[in-house]
Amino acid sequence: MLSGLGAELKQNKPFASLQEEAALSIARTAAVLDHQVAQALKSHGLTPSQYNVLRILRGAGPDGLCRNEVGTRLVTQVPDVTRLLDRMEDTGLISRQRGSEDRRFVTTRATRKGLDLVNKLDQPMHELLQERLGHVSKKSLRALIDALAEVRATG
Amino acid sequence: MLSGLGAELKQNKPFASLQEEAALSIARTAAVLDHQVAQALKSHGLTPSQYNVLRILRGAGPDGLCRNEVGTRLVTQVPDVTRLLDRMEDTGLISRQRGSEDRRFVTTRATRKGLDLVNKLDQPMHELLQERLGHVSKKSLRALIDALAEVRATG
DNA sequence: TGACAATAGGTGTTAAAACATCTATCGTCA
DNA sequence: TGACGATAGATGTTTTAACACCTATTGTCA
Repeated sequence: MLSGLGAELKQNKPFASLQEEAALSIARTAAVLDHQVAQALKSHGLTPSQYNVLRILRGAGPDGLCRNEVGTRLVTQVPDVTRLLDRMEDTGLISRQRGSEDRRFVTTRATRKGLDLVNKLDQPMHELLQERLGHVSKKSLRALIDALAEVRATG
Repeated sequence: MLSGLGAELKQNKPFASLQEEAALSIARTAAVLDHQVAQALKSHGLTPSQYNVLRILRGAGPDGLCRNEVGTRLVTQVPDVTRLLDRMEDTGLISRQRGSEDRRFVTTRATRKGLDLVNKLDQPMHELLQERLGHVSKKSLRALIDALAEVRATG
């Protein structure tokens, strides 16, 4: 098992630097994982971002969150949270309510339907991750998580 | 420096598993890096995928590559290589030529303009990666690359 | 040789991303 | 108190992603 990224991409030349190899490895791995997650969610009519929103709102509880808060908590930022939430409101997964004190705020909450769906997805999503990452040792995962945190720490 | 992903996303609850934390860390880091790369390329009128295509075609040399080959070598797969190449042909970065032997194939090559552009971008992209990843030790980068290869090694 | 599967690529359509701009509401302070 | 900046969110528009389907060319084998 060579498992070299260069071989995967059929590259004939070596990477210009360790940094480049790391950056491409991150991008490649994320794309592969995201695609698989997207496929798994598709049969439930959800995109990864929508699933992320449901998890965020479940975590927020009955108080809900305003649009901006939802946006900043998304693992993958999206530049148009409004319409992301629009679609989810259309499909009945979330509800929105304009604030009465400060009318600028709109509180967003997961509906019963949204909560049921995200709860139902816990098990299959967990299994998917086990399937994809279960063979990687705890030590490697730790090293991976720590190294990625280092990468993001320049921000 | 806590640098915990949970804190970044303002999560109150711990991750359900190490696998989940790893998966979210990968997605988050990739999104951050991709966004920065996209910003850097924007002033040159390129998307990350287009830049990737130019690098692939530069590596392929004067023989070029057919559409499918370009597609499989992309770090981040795109489901519509044809129109990705269409746009690049429109802007004069690549050229396409229907094969004479087997007329099903279309050979794609980087034009002089495309080569000049990708060559010009080597330096700034290298600097960007140094800026973003330069502070991470070689050892961490190695561990990161190896762990990511492990993650992808399930197929 | 001619039907047919396989391969390479293109097209059509819908949904979502990306970016800039706009409206409404609130805080603050001269 | 009322002008003005700041904040929260929505809207308009263009581009791109995503998915299914279609056309053209070639290889194969009855």
